[in-house]
This record gives sequence, C-alpha cells and structure tokens, in this order.
Amino acid sequence: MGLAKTEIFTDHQNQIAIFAKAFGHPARVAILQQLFKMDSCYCGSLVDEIGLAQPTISQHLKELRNLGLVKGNVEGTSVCYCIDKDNWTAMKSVMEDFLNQDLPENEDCC
Amino acid sequence: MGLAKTEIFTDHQNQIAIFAKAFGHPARVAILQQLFKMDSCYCGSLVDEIGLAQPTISQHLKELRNLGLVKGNVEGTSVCYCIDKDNWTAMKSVMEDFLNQDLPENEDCC
DNA sequence: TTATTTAATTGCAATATTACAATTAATAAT
DNA sequence: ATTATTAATTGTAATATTGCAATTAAATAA
Repeated sequence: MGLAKTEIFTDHQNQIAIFAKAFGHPARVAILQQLFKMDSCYCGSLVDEIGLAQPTISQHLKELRNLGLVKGNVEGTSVCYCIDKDNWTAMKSVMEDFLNQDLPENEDCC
Repeated sequence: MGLAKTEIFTDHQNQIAIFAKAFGHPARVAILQQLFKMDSCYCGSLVDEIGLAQPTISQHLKELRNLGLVKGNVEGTSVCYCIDKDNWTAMKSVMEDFLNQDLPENEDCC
C-alpha cells in the first residue's frame, strides 16, 4: 500500500528508519556532502553544484530541514544553509549504535 | 517522476543512498536487529516476531539479500537467515565515513 | 502418493517519492 | 514604483514502495 505500518514498530526503530531515509537519495547525500566541505552554502550554489532544478533542490532541503539536520539563514534574497551540528551529532549517535551492533559470536546458520 | 536521477551523482553518493535506503523502513531495521541478537533466525520466526504478513517479510528479506547484507540457508522446508558479516562490515565503513565527515570549523552562516 | 510445512513469487491496490514548470513571496536595486 | 534576484510553494505527471491475498515451489512426513 505504500504506507509503512509504523505503529507496530518501536520509536527507536522508526527513528532509525526516518534518519536513514534522509540519506536514501543521492541528491540529499550530495547536498550534505557539499554543506560539510563548504564555506559558501547558498541554496543557489547547491542548485549549480548538483544538476537538479531549483524546486527539486528546495524540496530536498526542506526534508533535511524538517529533520533538523540542516538549517538555513536568510541573507537578503539568498538563503545560506549549513549543517545543524548538534542535531547531526545526535543523529550520528543513533545511527552508529545501529551500525555497531555486535555481530553474533555463535555459528552462522549460513 | 518518482525516478531518482542517479546518473548525475557519483558512484559513492549512489552507494550511500542505496545502503541508507535499506535502513529506511522500520521493518528492515527490525529484521536486522533481530538477526543481530538471535540464535534462531528462521524466516518464520521473523514473521512471528514482527507483525507483518509472510510475503511482506519475504520481500523485505529479498531486498536485504540483494544488497548482500543478509544471507539465507535452506534447511529442509525452513530458511535460516543471518547477517553477512563481511558485507556488513564493508557497508558500515562506507556509512561511517559519511556520518563522520568533519564538521566545518569556520563560522556557521546560521 | 498424498498431505503438510515453510517460504518465495505473482498480481494488484494504495500510498509515497521524485522531478520540474509555473507561480508566488520576499528582499534588494534602480 | 519598477525591476531583478533568489528561493519557497503549488500543481501535476511519472515512477517507486509497501502490504497482502492467492498461488506456487520445494522439501519433509505420513
């Protein structure tokens, strides 16, 4: 049905899925990488850098903003975007705990 | 269009997005968590543990198998699933590099 | 052989996501 | 006030994802 049954999962499981989904599109990966390495983080330069139309970039930025991973500051007619460091660090901790689960010691069934 | 323009991104960016998408649904998160903590990793117990229909679990398992994160071993009429440790470790390295990008030192624009 | 058990596959309906043209909003410049 | 610039929003088309009933496949048990 295209509709995830989130109610049968724990908040923690849903949390991981929501963050992961943010990275589940290469445009958002590219936006974040650009923000990480950048001094100029204007929305317009992201549009130039990545080859997608302005409304598309704007839409991806909105998702990242809604998650709190990115924040934007209006400067005249431009908007300067950057990583929200505190929220990024918090998200990273959740994701790394998931990635770093201990691999079972016992014999594989496979 | 529902169609990601993967061709305009680097292989690395697409790689991150593909892995992240695997974790972008709570059912797959739950499956993986279960496999991590488990001794019995039969498909049927995943169906019991998680409250989704058998074909739905089977479909999620297929995606994880296609990515190489999980492998299954036929044992009679059952199939025993487990984490593919080598591939998990490789994936983890890619994802952690992404998560651990250095936060810019310079002033935020925000 | 004929059940029985377990899991994969098929087919389909419903919802979500992606992308962009067109438009709007908001500020700055003339 | 008019124009230019930049980015958000709206509307829409196309594709993807999710979920499950029904079926099929494959192995075992009787």
